[in-house]
Amino acid sequence: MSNETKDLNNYLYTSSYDDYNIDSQSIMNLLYVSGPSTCNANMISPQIVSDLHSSIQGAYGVGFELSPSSTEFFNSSIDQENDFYSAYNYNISHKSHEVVAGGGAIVESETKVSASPSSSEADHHHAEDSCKSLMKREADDDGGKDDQCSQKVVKTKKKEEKKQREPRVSFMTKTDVDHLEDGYRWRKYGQKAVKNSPYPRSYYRCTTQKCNVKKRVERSYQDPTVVITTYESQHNHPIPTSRRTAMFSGPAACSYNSSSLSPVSDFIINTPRTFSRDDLFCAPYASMNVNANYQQQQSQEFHHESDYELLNEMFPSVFFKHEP
DNA sequence: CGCCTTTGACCCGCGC
DNA sequence: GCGCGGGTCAAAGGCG
Repeated sequence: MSNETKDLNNYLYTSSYDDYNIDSQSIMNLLYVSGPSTCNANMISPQIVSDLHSSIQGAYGVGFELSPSSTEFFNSSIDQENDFYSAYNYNISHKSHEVVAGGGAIVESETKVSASPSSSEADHHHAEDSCKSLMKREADDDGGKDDQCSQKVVKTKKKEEKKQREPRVSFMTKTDVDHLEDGYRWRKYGQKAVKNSPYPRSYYRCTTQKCNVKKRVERSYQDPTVVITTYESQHNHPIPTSRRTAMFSGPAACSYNSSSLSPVSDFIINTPRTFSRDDLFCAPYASMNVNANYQQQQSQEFHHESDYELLNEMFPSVFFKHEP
């Protein structure tokens, strides 16, 4: 990690959204989970965030390319009704090619995560879109009685679908760059002025065919240096190699470790073998709470001695302390 | 020429 | 019913 990278003071907030709208104010109120860490915000933290989210969702991956910024890592979920934020702890252990991010709230609150590893999110989206186009078609078709009837059905269906909104993950990054490069290809399909904000919100869609991932980018009106990025749905394809840095040459998919799901949720993030040093540095360092079995596992689970040495070098000793 | 952004119009849900 | 705000569409234009 370069000094230039460290010098830039970037922040990253993350949250899991059940709510449909971003509430910038709410996001700003996110609990501080981690100690300040200097790492590559635009690069790795969103990756970790995304991976975390994907663990919750079942599969969700976003890789971020390098940009000169550093991050304080925030990670939380949002209670939909009360803007209540609870925090994850980011435990890490190393299982072969996996990083396990285990639950354990730092704050005195239960981690509220709607862990819905739905494999049909894309289908939901498809359904929503097709429903929408259907309605549009019906509207265009100068509807008769049948149309009125079907419209009712469609509306009912749509209401039901609305309850099953695409889960979203959003995070805030302190950066000058509006559109953070994340390795995927996006096409901007809209821009809207945001109420009470001088900064517009941009809407992007993944350009890959049959991929329904969308993302919204807006700058916080409270802190113009903060960019709020919200991802919706999940990629059903790997990151385009042409746009992907060597660092993220592996698959972005994550698996959901249901067997280890605790009340505060455990996650498995599959990481490519090329998982960078900064990657490892950023996430666990953000909130240091160690899996109690970590040290017992580490000697067996690190396939390469250098891995452990590397981590030892990167993480403060406190990170590896035993918990009672 | 393909891909992308821009931007005004449009649709829809929601609150009053 | 109306107005507002969020989200999307699609034509037009820019760029490499």
